[in-house]
Amino acid sequence: MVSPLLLKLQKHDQLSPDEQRVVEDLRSGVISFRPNDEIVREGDRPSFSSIVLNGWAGRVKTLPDGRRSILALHLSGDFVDLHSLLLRPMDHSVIALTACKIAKVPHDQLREVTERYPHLTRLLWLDTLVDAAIHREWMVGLGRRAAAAHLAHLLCELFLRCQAVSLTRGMVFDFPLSQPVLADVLGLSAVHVNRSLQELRQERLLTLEAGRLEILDWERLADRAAFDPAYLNMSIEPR
Amino acid sequence: MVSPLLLKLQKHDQLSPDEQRVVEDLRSGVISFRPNDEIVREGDRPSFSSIVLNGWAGRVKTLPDGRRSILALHLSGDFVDLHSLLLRPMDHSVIALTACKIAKVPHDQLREVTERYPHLTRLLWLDTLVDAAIHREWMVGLGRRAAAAHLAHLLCELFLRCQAVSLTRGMVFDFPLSQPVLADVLGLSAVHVNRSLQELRQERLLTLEAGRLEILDWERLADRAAFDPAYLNMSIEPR
DNA sequence: CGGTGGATTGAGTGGCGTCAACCTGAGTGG
DNA sequence: CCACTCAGGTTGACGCCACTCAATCCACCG
Repeated sequence: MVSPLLLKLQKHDQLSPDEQRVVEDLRSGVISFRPNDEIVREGDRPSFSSIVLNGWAGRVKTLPDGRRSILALHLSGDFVDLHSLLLRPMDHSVIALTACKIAKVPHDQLREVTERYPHLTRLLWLDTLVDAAIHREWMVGLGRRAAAAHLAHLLCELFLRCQAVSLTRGMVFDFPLSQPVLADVLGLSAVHVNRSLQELRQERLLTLEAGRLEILDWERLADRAAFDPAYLNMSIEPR
Repeated sequence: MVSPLLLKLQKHDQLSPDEQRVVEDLRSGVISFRPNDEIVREGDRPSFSSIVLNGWAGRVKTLPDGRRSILALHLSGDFVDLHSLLLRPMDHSVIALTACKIAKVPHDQLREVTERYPHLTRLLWLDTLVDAAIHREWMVGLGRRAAAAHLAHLLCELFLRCQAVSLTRGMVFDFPLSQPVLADVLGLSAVHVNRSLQELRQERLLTLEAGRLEILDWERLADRAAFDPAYLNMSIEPR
């Protein structure tokens, strides 16, 4: 089995055989989590970073009154907290949104990479930069998009990200997020997520049932969302 | 004169004399911009990154219908587009919000740093990670905070960031952002920004007139915003 | 078989948007 | 020195998008 991290890094630039070996050797302990388990706690100073092997994880901040925001969604091959290598303490928690397997990479090893492999270091850096680019797109959604357009945009993004790691079959993919979870991603109430979903269904843009999402008309869905995939940086070029 | 970038990096970790020299040598061309000038355009692939020497700059995304979001605010010592070193093309524009001076650092030089100075590289990486942490806090504001609390939170953050670069006098600092600009930061209408400001004034938390902001009661303002400065990572420790 | 979480729907409410008017100060040209 | 313009700040009236509170239904599970 090939390391999911290796696959991920190779989506942005070519790696030398030497670099590939280094990345392969990074793998260490694997841990399983059940839905809603906490993977990393806000305020912690972890000594390793976590990569999702399968399932979905999310980064979460909770306000004193209990309301919460989900700040990022992560699936196969995603580092959920690579930033904890340099940014301390954790400014948010990470939770399992479905059952998921996580690989832990010790910070010692990552630090060693930054000391000896500049190109790999840049690719790891890039991974956190793509996270930030996604954050920015989400901010636009939260601040300036109407509910249904915001939802449509999120679904476009998640489709492409799933496709990049072969989690789609045609225009269909497994979509395990409940409406309350989507609400915390979109900054909406669960009720309004439901109504926005209905809107997209009635416009015959997609179907969603039993955790299975099918996009019926990619063109019109992307148009509805004013979706431009450039921010995902899905191209291979020298970095 | 000391490089603003050097001052900035030294806020997170100590630099060796050798590293300090390298950072000092990074300085290159300085350019002046007037308010609303475009510093970097979305879609560009700049060959240098820009540091604010004085004034305020903002990162901006505009939707097809003309509505816009301001995704980040930057002042003295901030890199506005360090990510463009690895992330291409630019996923947003950068504009001058006030008159400002910008120093341009060629990507060639930055890349050279990543090849030869691992510790400096980590500090540059950290700079982009703090940006991302601020993005996350803003997402919480956009998604889950009421307008006045969101505004209060932003003002708390900007006060601390100004304080860190000696732009405050006691609890007072120059605040050049117009209400329409604040609206695009907060995801509100300009009218509602006005009303939220009045609210904070009436609660005797602050005064704002003639571009001069005074915080009257830091405790209560921070409480109103549920503000916790941890996300700004303002501590010196090994990175 | 009761309990629990999620999806759905309706009714009523409210925070925030839109539109519009008016005022002020700064800049500009005559 | 003054008319004019323009951007920003402020206020009021009104409307709507999204929230809250509920109730119902369903699938799943101990």
